[in-house]
Amino acid sequence: MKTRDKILLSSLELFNERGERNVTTNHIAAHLAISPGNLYYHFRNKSDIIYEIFLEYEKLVDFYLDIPEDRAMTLADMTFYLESVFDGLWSYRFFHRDLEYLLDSDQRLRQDYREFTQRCLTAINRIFERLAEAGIIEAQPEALRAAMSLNVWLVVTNWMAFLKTAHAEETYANLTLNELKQGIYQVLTLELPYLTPAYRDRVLELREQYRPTLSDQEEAAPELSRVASR
Amino acid sequence: MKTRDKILLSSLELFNERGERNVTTNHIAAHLAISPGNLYYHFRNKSDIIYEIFLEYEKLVDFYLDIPEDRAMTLADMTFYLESVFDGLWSYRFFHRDLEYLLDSDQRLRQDYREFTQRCLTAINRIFERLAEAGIIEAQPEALRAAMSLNVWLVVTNWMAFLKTAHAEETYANLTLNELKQGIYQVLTLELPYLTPAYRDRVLELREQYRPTLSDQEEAAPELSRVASR
DNA sequence: GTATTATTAGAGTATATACTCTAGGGAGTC
DNA sequence: GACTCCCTAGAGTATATACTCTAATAATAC
Repeated sequence: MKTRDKILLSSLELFNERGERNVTTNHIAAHLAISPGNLYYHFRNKSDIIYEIFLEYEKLVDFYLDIPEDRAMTLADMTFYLESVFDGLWSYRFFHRDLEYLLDSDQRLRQDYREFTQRCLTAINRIFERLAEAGIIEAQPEALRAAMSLNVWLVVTNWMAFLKTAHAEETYANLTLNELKQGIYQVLTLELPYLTPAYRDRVLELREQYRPTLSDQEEAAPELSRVASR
Repeated sequence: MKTRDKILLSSLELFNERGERNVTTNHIAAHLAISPGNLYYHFRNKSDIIYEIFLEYEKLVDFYLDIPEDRAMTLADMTFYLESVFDGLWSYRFFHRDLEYLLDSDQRLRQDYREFTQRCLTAINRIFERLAEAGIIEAQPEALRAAMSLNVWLVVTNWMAFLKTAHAEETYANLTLNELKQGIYQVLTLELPYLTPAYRDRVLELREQYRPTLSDQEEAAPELSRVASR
């Protein structure tokens, strides 16, 4: 593998593990057992590394959220979107942690991320539209659908931060992908009131599969899971 | 005013304006025109300053979310809770920005914030319960109410970060309290499906007052101030 | 082969940051 | 005056951090 790619890979790994703020370019170089000079031969600065990682993230999510228009949407499609989005969040989880600082430090990133958010919101909106066409949820006025899409986005992008704060002693690294995917339970909660009678039970069943389990949560926030599973 | 209090006040101001990461203890001292030595006479370190500011924040929100149990809850009560919570978020807005780093750096804060989150979730849950008792929303099973409360929390605590990313050129400091309060529109969107027929129109009307408008992006929304000073 | 280009090492630097240390001022008390 | 206590100034420090510079080595082209 090219040194350049190794730098990107190691950076992502270290950022995810320790948080961007706690990872210096010297750390990255040391982790790869290369010199700082070598690192700076491939990247002008730390921001450039982060920006390239963002481009990968963007590409991944854009790929996941590509919506086929040639056939009716299914529950399986919806599940795929949800799973994929949380997979993406997991793989690039450092990103949302220091989002505001990163955007303040890099104008390109700021602009790109803004457009990325817009595309995601549009995609969520379109998914709701297609779910309505497929008879899975009731059709809603555009204004409501837009507000609902935004709420989905807010829940999805904040779920990880919430999980982290719900943990007591463990650090950032102690989250698991499975815990993260319990965010799907929260997203499906948003959809519940709009489900058609024909699909309501099936979605409820699907939702149950993501319900925070005792064993997962007990270490983290015992009193929460008791409430949530009552 | 005591130097100690001035330090807390200036720190909060600078943190809110520039972000905690961009504000050093030397900046704070310089801003107050006192010596670093003086600052460190009053606080052992930067973490201690942040922790004390958090205690103020916690106190404020706990005060706002105290729920009277001696009378039925009203729409005015709900409006008050929403307005208050966003006021609190605004006044201590630096906090959620660097939340994960702050919690990683200070065990006390981590523990306290975790309990604080739990109290907030319990309060939101109780508000839903009381709204149902008052006939404003339909009663829901406890499990659903818990999931809904969590979604409210996620939307509320992530709304500001979203607004920041939605802005194109402006920096952190360019947010306004009025824009922030459009988050109320999003929270009320969550409640919509559960409203009783008797209250549905009134809540819809209330919600309209917080709807994001085009003019809001450039100037403060005049109609919001009326609600704010109920 | 030689010339050129791409890559790498590693020492080094300017700046920033959190924090320390010593000396002393001012106010109250005896 | 002298003593005490609280507060303050300001120079200073150890460490970290992002990044640079030079020289050498490997790869490729001719």
